[in-house]
Order: sequence, then C-alpha cells, then structure tokens
Amino acid sequence: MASLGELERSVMDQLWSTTDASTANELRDRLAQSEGQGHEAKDLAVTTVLTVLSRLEKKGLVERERGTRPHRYRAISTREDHTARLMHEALGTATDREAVLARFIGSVSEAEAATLRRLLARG
Amino acid sequence: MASLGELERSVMDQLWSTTDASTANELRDRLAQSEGQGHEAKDLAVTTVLTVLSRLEKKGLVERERGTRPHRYRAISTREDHTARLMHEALGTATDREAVLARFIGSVSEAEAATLRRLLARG
DNA sequence: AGTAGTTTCTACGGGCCGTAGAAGACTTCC
DNA sequence: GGAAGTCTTCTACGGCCCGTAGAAACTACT
Repeated sequence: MASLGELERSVMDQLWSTTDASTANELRDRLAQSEGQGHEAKDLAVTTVLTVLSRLEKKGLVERERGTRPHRYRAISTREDHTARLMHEALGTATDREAVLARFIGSVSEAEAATLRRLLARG
Repeated sequence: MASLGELERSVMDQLWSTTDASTANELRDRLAQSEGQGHEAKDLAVTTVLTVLSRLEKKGLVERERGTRPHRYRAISTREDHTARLMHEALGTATDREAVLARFIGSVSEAEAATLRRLLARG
C-alpha cells in the first residue's frame, strides 16, 4: 500500500531523524549534505522537495502545519512504527499466519530471538 | 525489491495453491474460475499469463521447466517463506531493529503472542 | 509440408516517481 | 499600500513498472 520511491524514502529518513518539524528548505539543505550510507547526496530544487512532501502527505506518512508560513512538516509515525506496520502488513496478507511466523522466527538471529523472548515475557 | 502487481499476485496465489507445476493454460483457466475472496475472476489471453510468468521468473519468484513442451511453472518458495522474507526485508531496513521488534510484538494478537512464545521456546 | 498449439517479441496505455518551471499567494519592508 | 522577496500550488514531462494482448516465430503431429 505505502510503497516509497527512492527520494521519498530519503525525505522520510530526514524527517525521522529529527523530532521537530522541518521546512522544505531545511529538508533540501539536509538532503544536499547527507551524503554517504546508501542514498547519494541530492542537489534538488525546493519545489521538488515540496512535491514529494505533498505526495507523502497524501500517502498518510507526513503531516504539515499549515498555520505558520513556511509550512512545517513532520513524520506522522516513527520509523520503527512504520517498519513494524509494514511487517504487519506483510503478515496480514497471509492465510496461514502461524506458518509465516514460524518461518520468520526460524530465520532470525539468536540475539534477536533473545530480544523477542524478553519482549514476550512481560505481558 | 520484489513488489508485485495485482495480476502478478493472483498468478502467484494460483501457483502457491498447488504443489505441482502448472502450464500457462491451466493457470489461465484457474484464474478465470477463481472468483471471490479479493481478486476478481479474470478472463485473460494466455499470452498475458505468459508475460506475467516471465516477469515473475525474472523477479526470482517462479521457475519453469523448459524441457516439456507446454512449459510448466512453479513457485520457487512457498507463500509462507515469501511472506516471512518480506517481513525480514522490512526489518532489514531498520537501524534500530530491537525497537522495531518491540513495536511489532506490541501490536500482535494474544493468540499470536502465544504462538511466538511456543516457537521461541524450542531451540 | 500444413496445421494446431506454444512461446517469444513487441507494444501500448495508465499509474507512480523524480524532477522542476511557471504561476499564484503571502509577507515584509519602505 | 505597493514592490520585492519568499513560499506554495499547478502543471508537466520522461522513465519505469504493470496489465494487456496481437503478431511473429517456433515445435510437433499427421
């Protein structure tokens, strides 16, 4: 449902890496500087960033403050919530959910298995 | 990486619902009859099915026997493995995997939590 | 060799995404 | 309050993916 393009993901990464809302200009600048790990540094027109932000808003991933004049944008949910939701989405398509979970658990690292045991213990 | 279109998914559903390999014609017929639950019954040209099968093959989801004359197609992994892999793929993009798992576990039903505990117990 | 069934090639139209200019709306400063 | 600057929306284009399938090439049977 909410599949993201490359640039859309880069913008989300920026939004997720700060708690407070950002303007399109700030985001453009940060994208221009955030070279390295995976995505290349993009030198974009600010309208490009705004278009992407609109699309992300329509997809329900971003919300904007329309009150202030340079509108400010923020991610609606955290990166972790988003990822967890994607996992649930994948799981949701399955008919035999238990079997899927079995495969999933089967290919998880031992450290993560331990984490899961701990998380499942309380509650 | 391996995102599927609507028809591609329908074809995979058909392939996943039989253990033995199918021909394009068989798949076309089954697609024409498999009305209900979600996907509509499609009345397709067999070339359409073949195109989709080729694309699925290129995506690494389907393999075909080229020996027999009506080629026969089968899903490379089970539906459950595929779904579990998608979940891992989502998890893989995360930086804080533990946090993602926490959110994931947090929004799982009690029955599934029980399943997970059982699965994690042995091993 | 002709015919019937099968597979590959080629293609088109729609939608999504990266990209951004042009035009419109708002703010600010004189 | 108008001019200049800043910000947002509108519109658009090209590329890729997907649904869809006809045309052409291939294979096999008689």
